[in-house]
Amino acid sequence: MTKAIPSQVEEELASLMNFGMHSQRTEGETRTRRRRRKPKANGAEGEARKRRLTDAQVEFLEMSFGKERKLESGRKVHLAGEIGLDPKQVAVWFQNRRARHKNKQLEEEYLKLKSAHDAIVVEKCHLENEVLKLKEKLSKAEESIRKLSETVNGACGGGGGGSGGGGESGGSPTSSFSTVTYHPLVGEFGVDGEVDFMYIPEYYFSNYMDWGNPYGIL
DNA sequence: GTTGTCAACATGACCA
DNA sequence: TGGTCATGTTGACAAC
Repeated sequence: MTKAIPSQVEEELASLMNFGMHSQRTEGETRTRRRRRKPKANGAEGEARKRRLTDAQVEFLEMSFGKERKLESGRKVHLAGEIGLDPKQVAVWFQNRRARHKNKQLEEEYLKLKSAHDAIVVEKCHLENEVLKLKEKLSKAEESIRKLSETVNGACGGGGGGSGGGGESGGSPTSSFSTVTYHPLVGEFGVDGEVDFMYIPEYYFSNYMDWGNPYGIL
């Protein structure tokens, strides 16, 4: 079934198949369009059809390809002689084999990247869930602080506090929490100075160090 | 009949 | 300038 076509027959066939099919680029053409191959005129002959290489030939070529993917001229002739193929067939086989190899590598690389991407997406999902939980925790904490603040303010008559807006009778106590600038832990417990300093995130220092030392010299 | 595989081919780019 | 390579296409063939 997979009988190879003898080289001479193959060459004759090739010459028949290529009849009138070589590039006929005119003088002014910069690019030629790919032309369809002329249908075979000798379709009746069984040997004129394209045949697959035998298993033994393919195995031999695979072994050779495994050793070296490039094909020097001498090696090509030698290989062709070993398995009874035309050197051109060997060259074609190597070209196609390299293309298949590259496709396979690309596919494997794609699968690896896809797998990594999927893992990152899952991780992102977990982190987002974590953020939601933490936000919920923070919200509850702020709520209990707000309630505590109301209790303290109620006990003190609600007018003190010393802050500018604190004495407004119509002002909502919760409004201060909705603002970005107000920090409950600082404003409520009267340790402003120290806590203010303590709440400067570490990266602020590192950033400051970077600014102070723009050339990275320590 | 459709689809996948593969040998063969076409073509442009590159190099010695 | 010829050989080789990468890439894309074609057509034969097998499997379904």
